[in-house]
This record gives sequence, structure tokens and C-alpha cells, in this order.
Amino acid sequence: MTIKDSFYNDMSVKPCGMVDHLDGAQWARLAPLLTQHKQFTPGAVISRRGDFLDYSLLLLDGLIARSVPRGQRARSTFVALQFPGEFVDLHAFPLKRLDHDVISLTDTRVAMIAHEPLRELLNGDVEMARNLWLMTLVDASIHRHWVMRNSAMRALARVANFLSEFDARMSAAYGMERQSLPFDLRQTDIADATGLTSVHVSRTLRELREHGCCAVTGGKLLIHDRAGLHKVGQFEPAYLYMPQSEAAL
Amino acid sequence: MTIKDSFYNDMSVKPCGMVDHLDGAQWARLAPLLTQHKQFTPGAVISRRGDFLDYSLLLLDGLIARSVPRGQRARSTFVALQFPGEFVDLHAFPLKRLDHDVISLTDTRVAMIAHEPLRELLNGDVEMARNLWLMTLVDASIHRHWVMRNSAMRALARVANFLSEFDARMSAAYGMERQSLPFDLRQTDIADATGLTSVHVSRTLRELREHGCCAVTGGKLLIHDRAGLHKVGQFEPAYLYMPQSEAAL
DNA sequence: CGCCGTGTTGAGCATCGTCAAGCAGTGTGG
DNA sequence: CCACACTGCTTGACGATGCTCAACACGGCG
Repeated sequence: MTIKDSFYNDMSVKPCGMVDHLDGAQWARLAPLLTQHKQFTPGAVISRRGDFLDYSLLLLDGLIARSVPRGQRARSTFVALQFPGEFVDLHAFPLKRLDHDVISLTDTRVAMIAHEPLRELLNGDVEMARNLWLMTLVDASIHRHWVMRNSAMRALARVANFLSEFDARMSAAYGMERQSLPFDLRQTDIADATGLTSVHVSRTLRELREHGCCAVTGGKLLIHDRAGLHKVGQFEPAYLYMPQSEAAL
Repeated sequence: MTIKDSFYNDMSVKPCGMVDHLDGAQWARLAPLLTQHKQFTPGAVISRRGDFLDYSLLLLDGLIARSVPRGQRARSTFVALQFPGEFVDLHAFPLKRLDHDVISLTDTRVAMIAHEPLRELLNGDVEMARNLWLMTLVDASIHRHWVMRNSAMRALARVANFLSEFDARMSAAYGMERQSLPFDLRQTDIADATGLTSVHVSRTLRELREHGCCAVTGGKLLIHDRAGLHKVGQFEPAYLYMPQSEAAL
């Protein structure tokens, strides 16, 4: 098996990651609705707070942030990050209206699914509906973890925990753990996600580097000591509800 | 109409608040499954992180926190608060396993709904399933708001925003706005919910009192200047997805 | 080449946490 | 009845964590 640096070109192959919560047969029924693809460049606004959506997006490649603008021309706050193999705004299917912006952080590829045919599919497929429900609830569990992280942890632990989550979710998307991951976030993105300033993120990353835990350089995240990073960040992946971590908690 | 200080005794009457997302006919079908009631005293642990649940709870009266323990014998962090008329752990229906503790903050009354009959009901009622899905997604939207609040706001705005949310959700539960609400949270509870220390919450409440916004005394929250409180807390209730705020955003 | 976006470093300061003491209210037992 | 303990709130003093402002380095790209 070769390492993928680009994700999910062939839609007949079920992606790894979040959509693992669907079985093969369910994916085969869903995939035909995911025909239309789109691309975005870094910084592109995919949809805005208040928009009424009649479609949702499955992220195929790249990183997308759910973000709330703060102040006038100040920075924004990220309330969620989506990885390849995850739905970006499936919650818009029942909710219809967005409560946040959706922003492309890197070069991204997405597949669109219109709500109308999705509704018809789910009307006849209770199991799949429950699995899609479940996937939005895993998102919610991750939200809760972000609340905890950004409320209760100091900067060093907070950033270590954030990077641990990045590693875990990226590994899920790849289907394997790696010692070096592509990392296309800027330090200001880490700042927006952790509620710190980019200046302090810079200092914190240096500290993690000097600890020998990990290093962020040249678009790569190098994990030198995964166990140490998890320890510093008090990282316990149960909240991600991934198949391999089901035993824990 | 008399003001209710105790909520939801008669299950044939549809509660206000969150369950407003169900219509009368749907409530009539759901209510028969909510027969078994339970009570809890302040501080009672209703269920624990890691528990496998085969039932969910509808909160009838009182306040319940979803909480993650932090450290050994340190304080905990609240990742969510539930008000009367809301499901406490409906997400356990698809997820099965809890990622946090559930704690009674006051004297509470809940109605239980077993997952097995709920599953059967929803198998034959796609609309209701979608509405329950929606209710868990409103929870998720509130989670996102908590991430923003506890990441991006200073103490004064943070507490003001928290109290504004308390007011709005309590008003939804009552079905009306009030100038004086029962407020059974201790300052340490506000601290756990906002990521501050109880000492600093005390100072912040004094500041809000001196501002003339609101006062917390003797188990009551007195709102002297709701508009001012909202302004200090930059409160915009759209994220609560309540019927009356549908226009906004 | 100059410019822009990004990251790094330093100095000073504000916000908030920690520690400690004291006070009011409440419940308990003598 | 009071003594006592206990919980929750308040206030002060001090210190640490992280923010602000500013300067500069570095690389990519016109």
C-alpha cells in the first residue's frame, strides 16, 4: 500500500475517516448522490453565517474551518475543523440555516450532496439516517472537547492536545499512523482554533520542539514522541468515537 | 396565565422550550414513552463518562450539567447545561456511550425514555426522527457558541453572555420573558461553565451589578437592563434556533 | 529588486489565577 | 439557647500566564 498524499479521487472506493461509520453497502447507496465536485483555494469563503443551504459537502481533500467572525476587522474564532472523509455541514440538512462561516484553509476538494435527494434516500433507509445522525453527534462530541480544551487547559497543554487531535484525525483519514504529516495550517490558524494569539502559539510550539515532542516546519508536522505529546496534552482520543478507540473510556 | 415556578407536571401538555421543535401530534406520540419519572438532588451524578446507556432523559424541572472531570480532586469543566424541556443525553441514542458525566445541579425531575421503544417509534416516523436529530443539532450549535465564548471573550463579556443565554433558554422554558428568574447556580457553577475561577466570577458579577445590568442574589437573577446585558455580552440569540429568533442572523 | 505574508523575539503590561483571611447564612449537636 | 462546623461569597495582595505593540528575519513572487 502506498501512502496517499491526495485523498479520495475514486468515489467508488469508500473513504476512511469519519465515513467509516457507514458500511460498504450504505456507502454504495450514498456515493451516487455525491457526483458534483468543487474546488476551493486557501481563504475562500464556502458559505456564510445565516445562509440557507439546500446541499451539504463531503470533504475529499484539504482542510476546512467552521469559523465565527469576531469584532470588525479582527481575527476570527474557529469552532470546528473538518478533515478529509468528514461531512462539513451535514447539520445544515435538518437545521437548514448556518450559524457560522465555512472557510477553506488549504486547497480543498469537496463533493456536494443535495438535500432533496438525500431526504428521499433517508426516508427509505432508517439505518443510514441513524448513521448520518451519529456522524453529526461525533462532531458535537468534538465540539464539547474543544470547549473543555479552550476553557480548562493552559497554552502548552492546549496546543499539544490540538496537535494530538490533528494527528489522530489525519491518521484516520489516511487509514494509518504516520511520523510525518502534511500540515498546511499557519500559526494564526492554530491560534484561531485554540483561542490564543499567534505570537503565543509561536512560543508554545518552540517549547514543544524543545521538549522533543514534535516540530512544525515547512508544511509538515513531525511527531518525534507521540506518547510524550499525548501526555503533555492529556490526550485521550475516546471522544473521537473512532472504531479503534471504542475499547477505551 | 399564571407564572410557573415548577415545570411540566402534566405530560399530556407539551412543554415549551426545546421540544417546541416537535408539533402537537408528534408530542402525543412521544409522550406515552416518557412514563417513568425520576428525581435527583443537587450534586447527584446521573450518569458517568464511559457508561453505555439504553435510555435517555427529558429534563422536566431543574438544571443539569454535562461535565468533564479535570485533574484529580480539582474542579470540573461544564461542557453543556440543560434546561427544562430539553433532552439531556439524547445523543446517547445513536452514540450509546457517553463522553462526559451528567450531573444534577439542583433538585431535578426527569422523564426517562428507553431506546428500544424509541427506535421502534422512529423506524415508523421519519419526520419525528428528523426533528429529534434537529434537537441534538441545536445542542451542537450551542456547543459551538460555548467554544467561541470561552475562547474569544474576556471575563466580563463572557459572564454577561452566559447570563444572557441563561435568560433566553429559561424564558423559552417558561414560555415568556421575566424580569426576575430563579437562579439556582452557585458562583462555582458559573466558573465551571465559563472557564474562570469562582473568585473572578465574583468580581465580574460585582462589575455587572455596578454597571446596572443585572444582579444575582438569593437564588434569583434580576435583569435590570436586558439590552445593556446583551450589549456587554455581545449576545445574539440566533444560535439557539428558537422559533422567535428565526428571522435574525 | 521590493513587497507581502508568515514566523520569531523582546519588552511591558493587563487580565486573571492563587492563596489567604474573613463574613454571612444554615444546619447540627450539646 | 449557644457553640460549632460547613458551605458559599467577598475582598485583598501577589504573581503568572498570555496579550499588545513593535521590530526584524526569511522566503516566495511579482
